[in-house]
Amino acid sequence: MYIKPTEAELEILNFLWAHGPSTVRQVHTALAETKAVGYTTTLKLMQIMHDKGFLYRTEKGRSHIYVALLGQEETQEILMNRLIQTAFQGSNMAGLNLLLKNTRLSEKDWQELQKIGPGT
Amino acid sequence: MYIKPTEAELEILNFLWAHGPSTVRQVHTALAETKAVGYTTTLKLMQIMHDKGFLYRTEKGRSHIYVALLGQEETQEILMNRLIQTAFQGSNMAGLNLLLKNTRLSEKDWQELQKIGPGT
DNA sequence: TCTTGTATACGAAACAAGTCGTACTATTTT
DNA sequence: AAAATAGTACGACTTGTTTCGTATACAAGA
Repeated sequence: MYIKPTEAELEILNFLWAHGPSTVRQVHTALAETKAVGYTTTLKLMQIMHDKGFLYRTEKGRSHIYVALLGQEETQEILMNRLIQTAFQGSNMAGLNLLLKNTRLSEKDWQELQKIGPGT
Repeated sequence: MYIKPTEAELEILNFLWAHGPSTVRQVHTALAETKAVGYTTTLKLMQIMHDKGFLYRTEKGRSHIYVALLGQEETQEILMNRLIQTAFQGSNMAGLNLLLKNTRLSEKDWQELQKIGPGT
């Protein structure tokens, strides 16, 4: 399945992943704290995402409850893989090296990584 | 500096990074091997990238020689950081774990990673 | 009942990406 | 010189994202 959530859509997905099924109002209230945006804008975005099959929705009284159909991990994986393909010539190692270089790993995080080991 | 090369632009940048200063013809010939696209499309893209300041160009006879002004590493870093921000809540560790999980590391690659060590 | 508040739906505008056709210019070939 | 070749410039179309204004429905309170 080829999916490509835009940045605005990703913000909404992030909220839904964190908070579970929500109304447009709930999503909008959260987004509005970070950036100035109209309620109908959030509404429209969520309607479009519904059309695209990113969100499921069900009626509850006058309003709709939206649920993310895309899994967070699945989406992260798709986006990461796409970035690796387009910007790193498909080399996971290249991406890995860059991330490691930019990350100040705590002793604890490092321990975590040690557990993984080579070629599982 | 906020840059955001699109996927089509990234393909062109990848070629320029790999082959150095090139004409539109050279870039186009390479791209056309992978996907069906008209010459003027590539030309237009490169003109737009020039307008955006992604590419420098100089005249050579009738044609133009284009040079990438964005560094490959710098661009990879920006794109990776952006992805981490938008899809991983800013957590490098989350991205790192996902990449590691999806990468079958060779013994040799693993050795490489070992050298880096925690919190430099 | 009439007003107010809170929903959704829908149309449309503004902008950018990607695509290509066509026009024009200059060089090379015949 | 004329024709073919190879280049850039530019306008325009299509599609998609993001934005919001306006219309409409409905419930609850004065």
